[in-house]
Amino acid sequence: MVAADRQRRAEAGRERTRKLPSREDATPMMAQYLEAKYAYPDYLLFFRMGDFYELFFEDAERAAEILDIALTKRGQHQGRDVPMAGVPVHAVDSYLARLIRAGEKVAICEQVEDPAEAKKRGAKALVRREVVRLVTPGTVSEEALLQPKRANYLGALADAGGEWALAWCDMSTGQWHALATGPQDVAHDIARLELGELLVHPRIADKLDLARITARLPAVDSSREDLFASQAAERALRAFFGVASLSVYGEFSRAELAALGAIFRYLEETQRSALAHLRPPVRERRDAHLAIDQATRRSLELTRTTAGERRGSLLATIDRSLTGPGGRLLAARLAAPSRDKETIDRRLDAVAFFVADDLLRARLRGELRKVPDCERALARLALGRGGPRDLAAIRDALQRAAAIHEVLATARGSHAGLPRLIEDALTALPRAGALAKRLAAALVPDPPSLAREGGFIAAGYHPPLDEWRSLKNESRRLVAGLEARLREETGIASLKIRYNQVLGYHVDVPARSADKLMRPPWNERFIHRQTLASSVRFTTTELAELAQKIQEADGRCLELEQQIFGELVAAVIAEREALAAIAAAIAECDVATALAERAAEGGWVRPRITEDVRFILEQARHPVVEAALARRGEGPFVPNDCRLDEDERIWLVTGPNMAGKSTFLRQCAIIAIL
Amino acid sequence: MVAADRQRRAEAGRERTRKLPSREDATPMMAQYLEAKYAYPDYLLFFRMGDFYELFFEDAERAAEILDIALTKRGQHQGRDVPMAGVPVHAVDSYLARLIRAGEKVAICEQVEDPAEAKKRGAKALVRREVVRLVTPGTVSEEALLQPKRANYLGALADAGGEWALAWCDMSTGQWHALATGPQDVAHDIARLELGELLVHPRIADKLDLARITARLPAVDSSREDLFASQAAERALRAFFGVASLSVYGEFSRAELAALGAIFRYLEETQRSALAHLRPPVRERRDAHLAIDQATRRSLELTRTTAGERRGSLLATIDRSLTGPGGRLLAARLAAPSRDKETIDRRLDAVAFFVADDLLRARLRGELRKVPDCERALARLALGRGGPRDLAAIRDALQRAAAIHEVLATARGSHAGLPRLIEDALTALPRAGALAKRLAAALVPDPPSLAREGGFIAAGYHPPLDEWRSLKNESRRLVAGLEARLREETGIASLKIRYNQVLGYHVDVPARSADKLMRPPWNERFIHRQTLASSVRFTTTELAELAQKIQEADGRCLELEQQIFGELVAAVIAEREALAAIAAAIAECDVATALAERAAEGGWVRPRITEDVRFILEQARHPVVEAALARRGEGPFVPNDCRLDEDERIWLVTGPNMAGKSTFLRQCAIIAIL
DNA sequence: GCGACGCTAGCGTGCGGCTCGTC
DNA sequence: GGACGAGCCGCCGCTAGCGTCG
Repeated sequence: MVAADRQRRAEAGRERTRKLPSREDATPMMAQYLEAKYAYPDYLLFFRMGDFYELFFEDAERAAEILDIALTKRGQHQGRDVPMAGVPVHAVDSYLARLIRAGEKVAICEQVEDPAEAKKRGAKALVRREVVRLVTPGTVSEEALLQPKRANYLGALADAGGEWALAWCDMSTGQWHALATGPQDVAHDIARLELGELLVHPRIADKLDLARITARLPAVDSSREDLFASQAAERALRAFFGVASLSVYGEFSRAELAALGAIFRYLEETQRSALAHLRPPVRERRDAHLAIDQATRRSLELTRTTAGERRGSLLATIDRSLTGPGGRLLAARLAAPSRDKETIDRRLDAVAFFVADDLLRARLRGELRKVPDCERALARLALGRGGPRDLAAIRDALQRAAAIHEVLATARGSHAGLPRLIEDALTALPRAGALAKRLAAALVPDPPSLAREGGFIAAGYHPPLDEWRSLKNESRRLVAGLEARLREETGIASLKIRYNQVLGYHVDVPARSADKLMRPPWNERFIHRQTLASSVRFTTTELAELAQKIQEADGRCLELEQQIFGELVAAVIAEREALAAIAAAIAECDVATALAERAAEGGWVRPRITEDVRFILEQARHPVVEAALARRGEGPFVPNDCRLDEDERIWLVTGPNMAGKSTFLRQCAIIAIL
Repeated sequence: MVAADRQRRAEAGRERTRKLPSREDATPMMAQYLEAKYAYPDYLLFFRMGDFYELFFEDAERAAEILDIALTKRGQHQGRDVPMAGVPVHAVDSYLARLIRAGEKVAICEQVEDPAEAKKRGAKALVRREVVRLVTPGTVSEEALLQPKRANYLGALADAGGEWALAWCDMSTGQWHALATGPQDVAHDIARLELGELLVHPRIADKLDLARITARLPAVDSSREDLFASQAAERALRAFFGVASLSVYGEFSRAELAALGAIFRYLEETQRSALAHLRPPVRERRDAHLAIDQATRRSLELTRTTAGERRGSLLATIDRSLTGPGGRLLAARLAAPSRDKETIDRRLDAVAFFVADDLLRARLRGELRKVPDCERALARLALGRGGPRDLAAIRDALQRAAAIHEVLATARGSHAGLPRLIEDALTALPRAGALAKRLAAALVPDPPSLAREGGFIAAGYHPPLDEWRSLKNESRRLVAGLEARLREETGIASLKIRYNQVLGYHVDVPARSADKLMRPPWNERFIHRQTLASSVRFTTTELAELAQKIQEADGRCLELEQQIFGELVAAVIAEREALAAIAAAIAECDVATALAERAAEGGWVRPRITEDVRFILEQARHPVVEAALARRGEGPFVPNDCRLDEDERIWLVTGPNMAGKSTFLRQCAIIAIL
């Protein structure tokens, strides 16, 4: 069966290629399309055609079905209509999101040269096109395809000589981890992470009932043995991080290196861009976290309900975090609760500290609310997909980090010191001060999301830019002056100077008054360019000269802004370590204050953590059930006690169905996790 | 709880009205708009403005969001910009479809007088506008909003003195039904029909957990008590059908009449047009069909999978029907299988007949493939929303019906008679022969979908039309002659007479020859109209006169075509009963041959229907699972036996999880349904 | 002196039709 | 000179604003 499975996979791949239309007798464009499609037979190919991404043949049919967009045809191929569907470039994100959610993978084929360039190569030359990126569930970085408080992990499950390891990476933040695993644990490890996508070494796929373990995963690929070579992986990673040995980051096993390497190579393959935001991988120890098996996890409804929804889960009920990084950290902690008494105590110290000081908590949360998701902004900038708005996110995050630092430093004075966790966070917060200043000076308050059109560099930051800008404005004033003068001279009150892409600047007069300008003496000065339904357009040499000047200034401004943008991005990337530390510190503060907020809301008490087997609850309540009862306006939750110790290690709980036995058990388990 | 629910509904209605902008200080147009909007606060108001439907205020914001169209503004109201969004009239269908699918209801407000009329009333007079139609999920008739093989039902659930009834109507075909129901059955009845929209008597809404029952319905309204008056309903229906008593159609209870009446009044209210295609209502008996409860229906995946998709359902797997009416009939039969041995036997007789004769089946299916959906075409024509293409659909359907009749009549000779069901169908097929001839003579082979632009009446059908058309062609020839003459006289070889929407007919000469015509003596004759980058355009009085003539002839042609169109529509409506009978007969043939086709494909055998409790299956297979296995290229489905009789009425099925117990049970149930 | 009336420029959705520039 | 790709214009009815008349 498993061998059959493997063969079927290989078969399916061949089949897909075989079913593609032949490349014979293709029009030039279709030949170009098919070349790309043959390279990525199991991806939906988004083929850029001007303002649209177009899909052809079976891709078009599949996308039309999933996206509910029109399926039409375009031309013919080998005597048959070519099915086509397309989406406008400006709306591509939302369509990508839906396809990815439907479990599809997408290859983006862009026009990689200016259409004008192509023209020069000959009348019939096509614009060059290339697949510049593969979009898969585990490797997306666009905000529209991600959820703010949810990590999106790409996982890899490697086998090196019978030893297994799982690695996972959140491309959108650059964090990644490796963990040794085995046939017993792997299902539970995978369940904990809620992977967006998983790469599995084919040897493992042959041994495991993969379908059962990965039933809820959007995408699983076990055909890519090539990604898992552990020695090549180590070399590549050493080169990437510029270290002589990876042991500075931890003692990685061969399997762990193979898993990390698979992730790294898959990211290279899909992103086709620098991965500068990748953090050093973190080796995780199995005994650091509470082991929760797949079935228990499901029924405890930690991050999702049994039905798979987020609403109604424990996380949704207790989450009061205000930032993306904080939300993700809280989710990760809930999915894998620490077992280490010291760690837990430190976290509880911080929470207790903020429970005790309502005012301080409120002030901090006031700041946290305004912190943008700088982790993801950094990732986009590093991937070359960021824009001015991402720079602004970094700027604002740094500003807020400074403010939070100040609030906490003041608090340290008025309290007898700060909890250790917070004290640690404090040291990271004031880093990257120079970058903060630079960004604050360079950017306008609300920059556009795309760098392409300029307009995001603040006045006063770059003197040459200021100069070109004032030149542009000056010329614009001159145009306005010219318009007034021409009105007066010609006596045509409704004469206007306008601008468009085709004609550039031109004089526009209503059809009625046009005759005058086309006859002597005016026709000497006014050069007729275009007649429209209700107006006639002219240029004058004077206007043409002004237009020339404006255009030049405009071009220079744009050029300068692009250049400055590049410098700012580089400056941000150079500070990536500091930024990551700041994001982590903010996340830590956010989680501590969020839990404190929730504890204060619910009147929760601090547990005392012991290292023995005792488990004692008094007047305990189930947070999700309690919240649901409150929402429906029904009676209060009746609290329970529970007492397990050396003498009574097992309770047998009895009673009729639907009376609350399971709720009671779950309640105990959940409290243990929190 | 339920009373609170009721109050909340009423509250929501008031709230919607309250949130509308006030009518004070409105511009005349805005006053007109608000008047319509106040009448339909919970509909998106499509307000006709020339070539566009425009939406304002919150409607605009909602539509812009759902439709992904630009949100802009138009003028001011009470000192604030008025948000606006709009779609051009010619593209309205696809936008409506998306709004309806998103669960919105739309009110269409048209210009109901000629703008020229309004002008006569004064310079500032507005064109009169009225809401002419309400578009809701259950009352659409446009092809773009419907699925070809799926009925779209509007349901009404009435309570008359504690007795409940459900009525449902497919507006797109004119079929409607009523069925007595009650608290026990109503959920299952609703689940069976897959309603597009449901009206519920508020008394019932108070008693039922409506949300649970109607969770999957796009639209449910339980606020319209006014629709459900049973006595008024009976009067209205009697008047509509012109009968002294509705008992000619069946002994309807008061609740059934109330439900039917609610549908009828809701259709009047939403359609605002003749409902000439409505067939007499059919009273359905509960015991005619197999009772399948909601949960069973879901898990059997008859017409949808548990996940709600059509692909992968039993229907999708067995459906080989070729026509809209046939597909809908098959779906209805599958959703409500007959319990009557005689009915089942007759249907199976017909299927067996076509299984036995491959050649006959192939010939019939060859014809069926070409039968358009005349049921829906008729509905659109009757609603005043049809076009020439709908007339052509009727024409083609009649033609094919005659062909099918011939095929079957021939078959009767070569076989020992025909099955009873087919024999019955045969009698309907040759009806409406005169109409068939008339349409065949009147229409061009492929008419346009809109009557507005003419060009759909065939030559030779209407002598005056032919005459005007030849006049038009004559003038066109004169234009061609004029072009030749002007070329010769001016000596400009590249002079052309062209036509476009902006200028109409004009003389076009290259820029370099233009000078000549703009100077004496030619400038007397050639009137300059437009200068382009590379050519100049003129008119001459002669050309203008010819253009005038052509335009007049064109106008007359259009007028005549409109008139003929109206006559043809009336002729079609007059034959509505015959057309409905023909559609039913075609559906019956389609279903029988489709099932025969599927049985032949799968090597299925005919069941023997008995009236006792025995249920015996030998070597049985699950069709959907089998098809899925075949698609994936996996091993064959292992058939099972099942034998239930007087002695063994209950089987206890045991075995490990995922071993196929449920599949086995489902298989039995599905076979019972088929 | 101001109201009534007439005239027209100026608008705005999505999209079809037109024009431009380039070969 | 014809084809092609790219991009602009203006639907059509209302409104605001200005001029003219009584």
